[in-house]
Amino acid sequence: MDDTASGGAAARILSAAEELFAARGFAGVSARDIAERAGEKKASVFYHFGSKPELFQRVLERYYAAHAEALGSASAGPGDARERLHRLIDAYLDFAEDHEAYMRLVQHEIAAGSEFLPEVQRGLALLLDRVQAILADLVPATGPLSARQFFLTFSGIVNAYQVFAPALGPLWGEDPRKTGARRERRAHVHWVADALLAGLEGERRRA
Amino acid sequence: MDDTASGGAAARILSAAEELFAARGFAGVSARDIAERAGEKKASVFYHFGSKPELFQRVLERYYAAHAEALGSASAGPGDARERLHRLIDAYLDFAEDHEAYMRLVQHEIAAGSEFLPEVQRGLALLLDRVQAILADLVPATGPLSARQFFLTFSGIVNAYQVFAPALGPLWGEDPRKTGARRERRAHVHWVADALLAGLEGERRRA
DNA sequence: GTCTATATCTCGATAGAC
DNA sequence: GTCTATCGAGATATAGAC
Repeated sequence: MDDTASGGAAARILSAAEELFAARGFAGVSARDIAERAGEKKASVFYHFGSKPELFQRVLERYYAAHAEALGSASAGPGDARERLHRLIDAYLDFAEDHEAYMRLVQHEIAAGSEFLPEVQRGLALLLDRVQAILADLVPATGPLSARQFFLTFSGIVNAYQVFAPALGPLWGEDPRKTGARRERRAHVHWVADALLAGLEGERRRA
Repeated sequence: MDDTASGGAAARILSAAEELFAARGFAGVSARDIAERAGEKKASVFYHFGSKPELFQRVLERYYAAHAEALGSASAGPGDARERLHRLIDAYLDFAEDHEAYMRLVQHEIAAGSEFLPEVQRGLALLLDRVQAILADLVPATGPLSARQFFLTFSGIVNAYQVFAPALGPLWGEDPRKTGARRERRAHVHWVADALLAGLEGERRRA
């Protein structure tokens, strides 16, 4: 059994590393910081995980698994394209709300051109697959209205709120993490999805 | 005259810092790294800029000024809301293409919860202002269709391509920096803008 | 498995010759 | 203004007692 699954020292270190890496990035966190937050000694970090880069990979892997699981069932079920798209959006938003630290971490590492990029790409590839499956009969295979363009657009829309809004602070007015603010954002994203579907419908009628 | 404007040692250091901070964030770059890329000695970095945080602020300020200038004229001119919105989008896309390193840097620092966030917020506040001025008579003042929601949505859409697409690599198929790929993305963003404007038009007719 | 202690390195920053 | 040399702090990582 994986010793990081239960409540031992390794699990506490992994959780602490998760929070700190997400908050300050790979380079901004030291093994001492992680040990302190975990309530362990620094040497214990190296005993359980070998090195700082290895610990970071473990953090990424753990989240990747959670992300894949969250999206797995949401989009595969019954319903037409519109219903499945809205379910996928909700699943993505749910996951983003429950794993804010992860969203920041991924955003951080992608922006940094991280050496751990291959791990991140696996997660994105899965999501692109889902979107392509849903949009397959609504959009052209290539060009400005292809599935990959919409995938990138929706990723940006969801991530922007999760990562940017808290940083906007006074610019945004209210705390973006409050329930009311989240509900408003969710309504916005669903409205956008419907507006784009209506636009695609117009394109199909025209053709 | 500013000694960083011409081609002296200070200018080379500033350019090197710009690239490295954008690639790896503030904490991921050392003064030695910067000096080496600039072809200067480490002591020269401190002589010209005092400290690493001061150098970083200089990098941010330089870009902030360029960003403000780029958006200033684009959205203020004549035309109806649709025309001005498309001009703003083009200006943003132009700037993003010409200053890819800056986009990554801002994204990086926001995701990291940087201590330099106030500087970044000034740039975002300006853009939010522009969007609000353009959308003022098209959208409600509050709620899911308010200007700030669309601002965040469009920021996400533009940033996603600039920051995510290059990281997607093989997932994307072709090099996102090639002219053809950029033209396709630009057409996509303008199409999205028109679809959302059509949706807003529908809302207004319904009310 | 978990500690203390420490080896070794690199960091930001400075002093002082030139 | 630009160099070499170096400081003290804090980093990763390891050795070895328990």
